[in-house]
Amino acid sequence: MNRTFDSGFASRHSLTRQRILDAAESLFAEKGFETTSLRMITAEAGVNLAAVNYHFRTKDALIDAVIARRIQPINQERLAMLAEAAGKAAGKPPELEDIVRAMIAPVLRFRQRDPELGRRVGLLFARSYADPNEMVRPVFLNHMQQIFRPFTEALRRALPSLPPAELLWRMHFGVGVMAHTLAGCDHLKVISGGLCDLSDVEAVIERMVNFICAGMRAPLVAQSSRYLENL
Amino acid sequence: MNRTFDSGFASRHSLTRQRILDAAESLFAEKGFETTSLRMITAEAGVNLAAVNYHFRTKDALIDAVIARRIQPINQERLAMLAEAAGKAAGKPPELEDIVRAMIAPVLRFRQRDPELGRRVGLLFARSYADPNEMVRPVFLNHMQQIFRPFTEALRRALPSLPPAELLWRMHFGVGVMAHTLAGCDHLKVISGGLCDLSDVEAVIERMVNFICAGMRAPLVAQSSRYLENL
DNA sequence: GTCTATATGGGGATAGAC
DNA sequence: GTCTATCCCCATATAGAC
Repeated sequence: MNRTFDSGFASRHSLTRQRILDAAESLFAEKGFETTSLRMITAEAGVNLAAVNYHFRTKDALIDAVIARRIQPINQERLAMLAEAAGKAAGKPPELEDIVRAMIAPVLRFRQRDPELGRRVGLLFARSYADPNEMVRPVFLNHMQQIFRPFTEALRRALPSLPPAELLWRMHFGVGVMAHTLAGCDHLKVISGGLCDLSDVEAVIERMVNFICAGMRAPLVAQSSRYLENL
Repeated sequence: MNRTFDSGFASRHSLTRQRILDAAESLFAEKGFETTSLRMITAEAGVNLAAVNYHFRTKDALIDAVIARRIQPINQERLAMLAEAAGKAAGKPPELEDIVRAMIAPVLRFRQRDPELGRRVGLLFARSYADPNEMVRPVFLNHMQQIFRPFTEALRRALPSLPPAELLWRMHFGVGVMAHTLAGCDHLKVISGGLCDLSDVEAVIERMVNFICAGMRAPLVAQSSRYLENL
């Protein structure tokens, strides 16, 4: 597994390696990890079947490399935007909208440079979260763990009156909005008759920020006794 | 494929058939459709491998039957709750909270009678939406299509000032909250240190209703020219 | 209706020549 | 680094005895 990240200069910059990563990313996004065979990947990449084994050793290590290549820069940008929001607030709690936007915008703005690539990456992440493969979800969640604490802490400061459990629930709901939008954008376009799509990226980001922040700020409700105990 | 629904009395009530459905449901929910082999299913069910072929003909038809068995009664209950909300409003637009609750509560209340079964069904639906199998998602979305129009119409009446495209986006976000909660409840319990779980079903329903309704009612924002054109 | 045995195909991984 | 050829395993589906 170390080979995935520690491979030497020659192989890391090998053209064959890049072609495999690109083909795998596209097929994984479109058809899922399990359904995509190494034979499909090498055919799409125009390389030999054995090249996968040479460059990545196993299919799992290839999956790992495909996910890491995209999520690492996106998470770095999320943290940079979060730091910017904290700087802008100058000691006060950061603006809620800025925090939520820092989480959402980097993954969606991929589409501005290359809409097709952005769509693929969105689907890739959605699949990484949902895939039944025993390795995929932990790998993905491990990357997410790196940004979980700073975002939780910023939200706690922005919403100080929210009980800790309630904050975590609402964060979970907010992630659901993002994940479902990345996973289901094509379907929404179909059922809306083309009315809703992701072509205007900034508008969609603001829609999501608006929806999520309203949910995060909702007044508490208390309808169950056990509900109160959990707060 | 017709056999799935039209099979005769004897086979529809066969014990073997039930055992296969139960085992398949459990394994599909836990490991996904592609990963689960017919051998795993028949081993778990304590029946012979060939019995699957006899009762369902193909694996795809079995998947179809597993999904349909659970989603049909849940969607019937959703429509019943929606009708009740409309009746309660007596000609006026139904209460937004009642509409959202009608969508969410039936799938979560499965857990009250049998928490394990409820968890399985939630995971099953989440997987049905996300699975790369070419047949699974259309089968699932086809069931959802049956309730899409009445819910859209009720929401339009409850939120008359919302432009049609904005309403569809917000419905999509709301479904994301529900889907992600069903798919990720185990993970949320882990990262929250056990603070958040689905054991108090009614409280979780009210949390979700509260979050989603706040998002649905959020004032419009307009930050992009193309955003305005779409409304 | 239920079993055993098997047909048929595809999967990941590898050995060893170049 | 890249190729051909192949090993070995497991999948779905089916034929045919009981």
